[in-house]
Amino acid sequence: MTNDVLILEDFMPYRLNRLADAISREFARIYRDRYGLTRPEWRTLAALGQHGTMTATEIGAHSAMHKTKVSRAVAALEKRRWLVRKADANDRRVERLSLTKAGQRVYGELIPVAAAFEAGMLDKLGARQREAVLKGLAALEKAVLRA
Amino acid sequence: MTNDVLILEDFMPYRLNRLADAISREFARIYRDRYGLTRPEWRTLAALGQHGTMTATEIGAHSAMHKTKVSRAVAALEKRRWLVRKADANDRRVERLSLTKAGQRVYGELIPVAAAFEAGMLDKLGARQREAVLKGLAALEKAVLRA
DNA sequence: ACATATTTGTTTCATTTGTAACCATTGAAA
DNA sequence: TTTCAATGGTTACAAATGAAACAAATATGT
Repeated sequence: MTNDVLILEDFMPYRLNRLADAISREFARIYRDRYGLTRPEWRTLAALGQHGTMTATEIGAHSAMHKTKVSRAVAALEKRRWLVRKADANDRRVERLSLTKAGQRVYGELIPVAAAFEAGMLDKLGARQREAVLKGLAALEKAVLRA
Repeated sequence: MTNDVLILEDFMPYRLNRLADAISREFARIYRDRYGLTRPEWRTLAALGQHGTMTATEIGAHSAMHKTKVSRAVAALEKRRWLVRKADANDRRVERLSLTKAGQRVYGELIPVAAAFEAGMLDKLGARQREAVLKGLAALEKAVLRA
């Protein structure tokens, strides 16, 4: 028994997208206003802050970004002197990327901001709801991402 | 006790975004390949299919799109003769938009495809997980979306 | 060793997007 | 009425994006 109308606001892909978009936009406004960062730049900063030294490909894999986005974000951060490139001794195609002191400082400043943002979001939920969100997210990720 | 590292893959905005992006892309490939529709066009089609006749502003509100996206999507669908504009008698700024027969046919064909896509996604989850997803999504929407 | 394929990353080009300016119409205020 | 603000929608322009072509280096197969 196939229906003849789709309730858009009940359609999972739409719901997820709308939600993610609203939340991302809201958070993006913060790092854009404070540091003039774009989303790819923020993600690059976050990836490097978390992992220390990475190649561009690794950044892309770890932050779900197309390689051209990574390339541009890296160039922009380099221009601001928030990251540096070092040649890799073993493989000269690769560049080992890492944050400068300045980059680490910005990253360090953004950590509590990000944490507070997320906490503020979760604080609007009850304990059971929060549990459902985390469980549901994990389940979907397992089912959808690379599954 | 504020931490000094952010685990990006645990950060809710990032997780939601990655998930929504992956799912949306996958579904978008379907209507793009079959009908050459862009996402704004698909959403416009879905909104009109669901509600019958709407103004551009209403479409935007109902499908979470910027008005320029709606404007362009409407123009594209009109060009394909999948929707028509009718002047509003009371307010000449407004145009009452609705699908043509051809548009309705396409919409009708996409319904089961969308339903199957969503079902395929949920079928990968167990009953408890599915429940968690729905509950978590609803909770987040209520907390985040101006609700 | 040599040719070929693959990987890493950048760049070019066309498309998509959002901001802001804009036009036309309607509503509110004086 | 006459002005001014608000609304519905389009368009112009600049920025962001992705696909594909590219250069450089490395890996693989013979």
